Amino acid sequence: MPELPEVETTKRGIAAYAKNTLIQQVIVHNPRLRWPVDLTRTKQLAGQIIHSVQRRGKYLLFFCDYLHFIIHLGMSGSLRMTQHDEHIKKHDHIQLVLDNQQTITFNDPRRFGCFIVTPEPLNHKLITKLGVEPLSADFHANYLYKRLQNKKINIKQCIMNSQWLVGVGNIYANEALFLSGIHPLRPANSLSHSECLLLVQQIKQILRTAIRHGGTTLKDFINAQGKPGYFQQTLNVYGRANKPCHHCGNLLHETRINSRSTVFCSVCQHLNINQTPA
DNA sequence: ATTGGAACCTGGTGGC
DNA sequence: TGCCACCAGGTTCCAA
Repeated sequence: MPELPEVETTKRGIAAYAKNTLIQQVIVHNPRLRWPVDLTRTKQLAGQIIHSVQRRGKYLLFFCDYLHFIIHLGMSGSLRMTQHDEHIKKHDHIQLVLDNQQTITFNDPRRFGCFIVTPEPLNHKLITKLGVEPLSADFHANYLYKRLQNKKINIKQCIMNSQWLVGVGNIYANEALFLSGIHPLRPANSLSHSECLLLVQQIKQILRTAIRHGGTTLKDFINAQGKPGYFQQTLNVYGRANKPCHHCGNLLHETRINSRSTVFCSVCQHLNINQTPA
């Protein structure tokens, strides 16, 4: 489900309720996630104050007194604030009961997400290997251009590589490439510097817009208040295979890149460096 | 070192 | 209706 905008939306929603609250109780309904939840450490979160909620890539970092926790929502996870006496739903895995009558509930049907308690989140191997934040000043045309040199694989896989660039998942990779007029199968080292500049600008733009709209919603993204995002109506290519391109009217093509659905316009998105970006 | 593919799961959808 | 195959927003791990 979640790409960067959805995780950011979740972070803001949860932080508004959870910041500076005391964790009174931790309930683990089902420890089976991507990695088994460490029950002993997780229980030790009780009695600690949540000082801040931060996001790094698609990871949520909760900073408490001395033990902290990392949450990844995987493909289908969500966090929502619930009332203390509310009934749990199917696939509610973990609940953190706060001292303000609110509860943070982690739900994840496919169990690709994770919940990790650690004394040093920023030094955790999942976090240290992450690449630049797309909305930071560190992500610029020079950075991307240098990264792409000597790379023969296609550009789509590159912008989805979290060791280089975090937060761009399948939806926004499709969308950003369309907006940049770059064919997803273009060899990475064939992009010109100006194309890198355009691609960087479009990635930043689409992520900012999606955050402003509260995240995308394809099937079941819900924010911390349990409400869906409203970005899907503005998607140009994702989920629109065989429908007319919003730009030129030709039918959009679909292919698979790394077994991920890839939709593009063969007219507007160019395979050659010589063609002018749309 | 790089790259492609399988694996981890459940749920929804569409075809027969 | 029911059964079955296939697909899904992510990431890790393994083998070539």
